[in-house]
Amino acid sequence: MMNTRVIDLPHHVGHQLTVRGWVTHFRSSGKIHFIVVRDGTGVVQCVYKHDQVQEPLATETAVTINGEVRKDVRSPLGVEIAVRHLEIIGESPDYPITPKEHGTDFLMAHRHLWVRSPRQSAILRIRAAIIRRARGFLDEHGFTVADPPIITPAAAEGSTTLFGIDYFGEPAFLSQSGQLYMEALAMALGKVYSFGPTFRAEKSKTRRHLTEFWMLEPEMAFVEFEESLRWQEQLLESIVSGALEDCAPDLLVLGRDLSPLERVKAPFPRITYDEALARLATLNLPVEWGEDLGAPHETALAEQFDRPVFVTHYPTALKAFYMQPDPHRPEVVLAADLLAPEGYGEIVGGSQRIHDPELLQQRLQQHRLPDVVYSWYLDLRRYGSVPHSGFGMGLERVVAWVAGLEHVRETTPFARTLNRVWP
RNA sequence: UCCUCGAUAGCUCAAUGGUAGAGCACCCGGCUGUUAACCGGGUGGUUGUAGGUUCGAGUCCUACUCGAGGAGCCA
Repeated sequence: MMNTRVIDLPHHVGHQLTVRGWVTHFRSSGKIHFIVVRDGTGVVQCVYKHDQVQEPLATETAVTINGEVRKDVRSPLGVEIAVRHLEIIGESPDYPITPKEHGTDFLMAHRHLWVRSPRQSAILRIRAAIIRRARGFLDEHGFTVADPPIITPAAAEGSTTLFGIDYFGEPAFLSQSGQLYMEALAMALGKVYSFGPTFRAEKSKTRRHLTEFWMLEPEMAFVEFEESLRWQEQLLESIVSGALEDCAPDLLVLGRDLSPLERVKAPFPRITYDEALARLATLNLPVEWGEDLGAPHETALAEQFDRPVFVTHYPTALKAFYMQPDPHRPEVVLAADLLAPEGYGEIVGGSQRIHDPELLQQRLQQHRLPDVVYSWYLDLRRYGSVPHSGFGMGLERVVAWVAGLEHVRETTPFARTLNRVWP
């Protein structure tokens, strides 16, 4: 006898078949019992009459159920199963997560079980769809996936705090960005991207931060700043429309308002840092030229637009050493942050990279970064250097935005935050 | 690192300085169409830790621990 996925049951009305899964609810009114079973694809109610079940089935009991699929207008799925035979595969006494409310700490401590809930499963499917669409878009547009090392000898930008490890007695670090390596790979393969975990040891405690998160980092040879922005907005448009196509039921489970997502079409608006300051001044959030924008500023700016907005041409002094100064205005760089609507903040950061060897060396010195460590990086400018650009997209922030979540910790199966490395 | 808030039953939360309670979970019983099913009964407590004030502290004070939200920094 074949096992059938719950999601496919509506195609099998009138048939006798078997589903395997876990009991999410058990209700009984004496002689008739209702067993709600989840199998990872969907949820179906199974009706069991008379005294075929002697005792209640505990939440999350693993079962095999054989019976007839019947049409029923009372079922959200449209069908239910009239049980002929039920077998308990694994018992589940005292399942800790109840249908009532739980606090964040309790749920995160039981994350290994929490992922079974409909809401968490929906989020993980949306994450999967976003990954699939992002990779699909890049694969179809001539990018080659080429992943940089995770164990690295030094910081990419020298700014953020790294997790140190003992590499056979030598100090090494977990990567906080693969970008410098991606530049090397772009000179080999043209358009490349990496997709993998990234680590930041900063003591950030907000709904937008994880210490371990996944980043998509495309890097493109012969691509200048403007073209890079076009790649970014097309990628995001593709991701969001893909999620709407692939995950409509999951977004419904989450209660996501779809109208802001349906508006995510390229081109995205662009404002310069200077224009951002002018807008912020009218909002009573004044920022001195040369100061960085804080989270409240980003939220206020993003609220003025109905789709993601690029903020470009930041002061050179605020940004990383490798970013290309604007040739017409060297006090600003050809860099952009992409701010998501609805207060989700920066989801992409990118720039054109310096390709001139002298300028790069000079910038390294200004940032007091040792030439020795960056010698291989300088080689990229020594041998056939070309203009090139790239960007990094924070997967969890994009998932949180698309799914409409309060916190990024729900966007990854086992979130690593400042105060949690378990389970 | 800084600011704010919090910690009481397995979970979510109540409790004027005066006998620690409810809902859910769990156990027992009832119910032939339930949908976070419902109805009746029951089990369950070193009130985060250590000190202090008081006749008396879950409640007030001090320190610490842990957690949450935010800032900074970043994706």
